[in-house]
Amino acid sequence: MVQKKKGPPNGDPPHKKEAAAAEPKRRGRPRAYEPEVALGKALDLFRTTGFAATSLDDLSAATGMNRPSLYGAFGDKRELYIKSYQRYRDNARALMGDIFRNDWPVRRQLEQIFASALDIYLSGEEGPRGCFTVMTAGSEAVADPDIRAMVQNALTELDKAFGHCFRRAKEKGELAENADPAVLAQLASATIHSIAVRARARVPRKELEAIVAGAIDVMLGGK
Amino acid sequence: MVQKKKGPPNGDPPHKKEAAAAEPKRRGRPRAYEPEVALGKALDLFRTTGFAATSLDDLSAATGMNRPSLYGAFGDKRELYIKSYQRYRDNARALMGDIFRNDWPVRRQLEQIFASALDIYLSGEEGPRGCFTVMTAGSEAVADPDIRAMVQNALTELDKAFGHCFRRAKEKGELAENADPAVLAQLASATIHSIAVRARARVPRKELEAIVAGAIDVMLGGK
DNA sequence: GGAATTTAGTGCGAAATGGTACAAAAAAAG
DNA sequence: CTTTTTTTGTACCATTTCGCACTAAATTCC
Repeated sequence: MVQKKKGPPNGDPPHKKEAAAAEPKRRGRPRAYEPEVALGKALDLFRTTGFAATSLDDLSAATGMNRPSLYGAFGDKRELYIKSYQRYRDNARALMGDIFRNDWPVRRQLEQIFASALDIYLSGEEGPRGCFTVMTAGSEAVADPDIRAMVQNALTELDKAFGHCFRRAKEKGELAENADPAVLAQLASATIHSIAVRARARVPRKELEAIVAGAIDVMLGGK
Repeated sequence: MVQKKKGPPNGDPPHKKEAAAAEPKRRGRPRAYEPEVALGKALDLFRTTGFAATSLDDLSAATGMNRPSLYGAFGDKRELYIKSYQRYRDNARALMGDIFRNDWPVRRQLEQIFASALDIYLSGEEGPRGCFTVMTAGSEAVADPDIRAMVQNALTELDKAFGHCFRRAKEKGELAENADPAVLAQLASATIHSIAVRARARVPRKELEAIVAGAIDVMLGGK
């Protein structure tokens, strides 16, 4: 009896604005939380304490949802972790895409990418949290094939993005003749990994920026 | 009454071989485990599952010691973790020291260092375990100041070792005139961090070796 | 052989953890 | 106002976890 449900002759034609927050009037008791916000809080918590050391009580406190609601909205702890990680990656991808899309010289692009990375890695009220992929997801990757696949994906995506960037730079003559874009991309990725690790150990931003600057110089061959 | 103990006129004069396993005959029931071996097993386990996800029961099973013995020998879980990490670092330091002490050309030294690192990171029965510093200790570093200090120490030690290596290479004329040993050292460290992360995600050794080869070429300026 | 000493091993207990059942609450629909 | 639907919030359960008390065992010293 749920098949046709009823054709509402009044408002809300199926294609209005769609994605907006225009909810078509849900039926029961309204939610006391916003799923997007709650997921963000969960992500923040997982980023600082990792999977195993984060309890459902912690998550409940951080999101403001009680455990049954958490479960209903996101599934069990592992599912919530995976959704958090997906969200993190979506954010990162969007940020990087915005930068790489611009038609700037390589140096400028690299500077922006690394600066954004530092912003992400160094944020956090109780100390910097590093990179989700490198720190907590990497830890789970050994035991959990699904998470491992996501981590692998994150790694290759980063390599590819940098690779594309360097290839374009070479075409524009911004790199030396003998420069290999793929190798440079892996070096750039390695620099990202390195500052992620160091950020987590509370290496001050100034030092990380110096590392980035040095790496860029080497990669661009002093140009 | 334990002061003079008795001068045993027979074997075991106080200074024989000292540090060797020549135990001076302990008093009570003999231990059923060898502390060194047990610590090694604990280290292996911590490396694969991290701190929070490793229970005392797991450690007990891995070491063959029951929980009270574990506690008596190494203290609580956190102490055992720290001792394991110390052991890991001692091993790594010894290994690197052996390589850097040789008077080889830079390229050879770097190749050896990276090969050893891969050996460490890729070992493990249930899949590669990456680097203790980068993965599990890095995770704990946010919350625990003592562990954080150890991680910081590990990071700077690696930078320094590479720095020394490159400085000597430059003196020997193996590097370009404008090469900055400190920057190259940080790149070498970054490469270490990167292959540690990738190893944990089960990137095959061949790929990791390719990354290493490319990084070395860039660092040595094609020499 | 008996006392002293050190370790092994069983087992307990308090707390935390992940997950869920169930009733109360809040909204729309009839 | 009643029914239906969806969410909240309390309370609970089974399991795991860490740490330790206590007894039994094994060895040396006298």
